[in-house]
Amino acid sequence: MSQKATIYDIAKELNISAATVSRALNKNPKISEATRELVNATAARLNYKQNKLALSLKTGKSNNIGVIVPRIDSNFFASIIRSIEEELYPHKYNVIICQTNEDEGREIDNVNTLLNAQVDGILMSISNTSSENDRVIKKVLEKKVPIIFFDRKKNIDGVSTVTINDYNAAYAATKHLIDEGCKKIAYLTGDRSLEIYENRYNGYCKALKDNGLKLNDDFVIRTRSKVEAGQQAVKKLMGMKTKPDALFSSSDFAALGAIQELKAQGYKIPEDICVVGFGNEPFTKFMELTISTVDQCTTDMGRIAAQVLLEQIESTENLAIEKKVVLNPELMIRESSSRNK
Amino acid sequence: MSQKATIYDIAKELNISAATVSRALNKNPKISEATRELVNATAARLNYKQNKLALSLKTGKSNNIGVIVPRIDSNFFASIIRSIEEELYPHKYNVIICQTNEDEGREIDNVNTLLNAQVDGILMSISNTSSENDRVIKKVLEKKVPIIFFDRKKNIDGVSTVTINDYNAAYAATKHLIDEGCKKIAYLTGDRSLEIYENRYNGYCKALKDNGLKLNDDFVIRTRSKVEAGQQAVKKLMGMKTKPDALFSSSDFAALGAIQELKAQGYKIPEDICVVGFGNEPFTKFMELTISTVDQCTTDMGRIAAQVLLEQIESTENLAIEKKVVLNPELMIRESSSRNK
DNA sequence: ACGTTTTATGCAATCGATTACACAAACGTA
DNA sequence: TACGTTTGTGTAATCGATTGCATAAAACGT
Repeated sequence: MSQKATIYDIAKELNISAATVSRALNKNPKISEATRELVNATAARLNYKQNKLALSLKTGKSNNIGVIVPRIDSNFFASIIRSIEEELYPHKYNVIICQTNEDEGREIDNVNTLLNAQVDGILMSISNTSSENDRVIKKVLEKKVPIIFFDRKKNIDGVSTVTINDYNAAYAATKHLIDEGCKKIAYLTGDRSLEIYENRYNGYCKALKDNGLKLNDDFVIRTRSKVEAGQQAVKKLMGMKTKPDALFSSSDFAALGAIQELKAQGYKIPEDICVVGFGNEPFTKFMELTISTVDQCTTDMGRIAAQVLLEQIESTENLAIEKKVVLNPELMIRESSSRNK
Repeated sequence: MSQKATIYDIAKELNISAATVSRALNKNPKISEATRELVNATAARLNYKQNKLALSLKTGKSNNIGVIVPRIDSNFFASIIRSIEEELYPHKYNVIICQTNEDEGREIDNVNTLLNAQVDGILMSISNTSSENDRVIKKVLEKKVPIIFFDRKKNIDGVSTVTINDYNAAYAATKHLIDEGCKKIAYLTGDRSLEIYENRYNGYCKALKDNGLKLNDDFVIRTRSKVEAGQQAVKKLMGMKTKPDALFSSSDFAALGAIQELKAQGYKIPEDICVVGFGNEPFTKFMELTISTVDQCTTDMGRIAAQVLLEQIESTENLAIEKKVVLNPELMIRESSSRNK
């Protein structure tokens, strides 16, 4: 009996027009009190729910926001998405989630799907830097669909971004290690074609330079964000004739693997070697030996990215374009790098 | 110039009708090769994207699936959502995420929002057991929108569920502790008005009984899924005159807190007291003292829940209703409960 | 009692795409 | 030459809700 009632069903039931029903439901003051009540009662009785698809088609506004991330089962992205959703909920926007698995084809596919779905805006953390990708993003902009990059960005005209200051964070972490007395600081880096990793690398280099230490290329190792990769890196580093006395990893997972391997080899942390990770993954503070790391302000990042997007959606003028928000990440100094205490 | 082209724009451009454009784009064989090519070329030139809202309105199928969870920034839900999305992606369904924060009002609100958005189905993990909630779920079913519960379910006619066998898992964990020689096994439980916790409790009780141990109510402590809550629980337990020699926690976080507090008090794990958690949170295997726990098969759960939903959406008949899938969780025996080795 | 304003409602177009039905043109065939 | 087919397009209705414009009825003023 129930099964998707429309305003026409209500209208028929009451022998009035659909227009009147629509107005009554929208509390249009031109509708009499009596009619409004009748309509409301009938709507409730028929289990009527407004069809947002029809509304969206009419108004050109879907009230859906697309979010594209490499994957959602990582604490970093999950907590950003959480705060995006929390921020958008009171504004009646829904969040459509897409994962790219770091695959370029899928990233482009996701953008197109979201465009087809008529989302009112897109929040994304890019996973590759191809120029094909740029073209697609530009098509989004041509359609006047606002798009915001968070964390993993890329410079494209008209695209606002919300990121953390990776350079400062890496600088601070490196400086902290130097302050602890370390002189031979190795660095585990991610893919430097992504801005975040390039910036962290530069911060690391600058801190060395500012403190009279010289960069040793052998100490910079490209490492995936995996426990095993951290173990591998340590095997390599500790097999060198000059061994590092500190390790700064651009991934908490690699830092963990590094710590495990260092312990296995009999090194004491932080006495023999200090370790600092990046990301403030939950496990870093749960370990018996708590791991120093950089907090990436995920809550703020999600919230602010959502706010910037909303501003952009709501501003009919193009005044709000290209906002670049840079958050200041916090260095969390914990046991793995605290010698003096 | 660009800005959302429609089939009418293409039609006007080529001096043909919109119907022909639609057919050409859909590769309808009745359209001549020449026309099809013209249409495709023009579509590309105008940056045309099909408006799925219009399509959905016409066909009554939005190709959106709603997912309702307490929160997404927990490894458990994040990895289930990941696998839901992975499963639905090839079928061209989009995933709309809603969080309830365990709030009943918000849960109901989310269901209504999804219904308004005309989702083709709903996957949810309920966070409360009120009867108001039941009413709303029944309204969903009246509208013939399939709904599936995963993990945190509730028995409602017509609702399929995908869960793990919490009873067996708790039984196995308790039995394992007994096999390790433990006789006084404390249990940290979640809110037993939720089926999962009730089932775990029952499994724990039955294992005790089957092995000639009797249930000590003082050893069953209601504990939130937080590190601090685990610490509190241990303070209470170890302050009793009869102290437990094992701890089974229905939360990994509480188990972690318990371990921290036990160590602080000078107890040795697993020698003095064995600990088993629940959930297989990533940190449990990262710790120096790895924590035994129960793996909840998140990947399977998400995948299967999505599959069951798809079946239900695709079957026009109501034959597929009420499928109850129960997965068998795996006990991960690690250091925190391994005395013999 | 009659013109004027107000109030409440209906009519019909619109958003963008699909599709049943109709039909003209081109072709083949008797 | 006339008629049946096939091929390719067009016309118009439809999905559900909104809204400018028109209008009937009621209320008001003098």
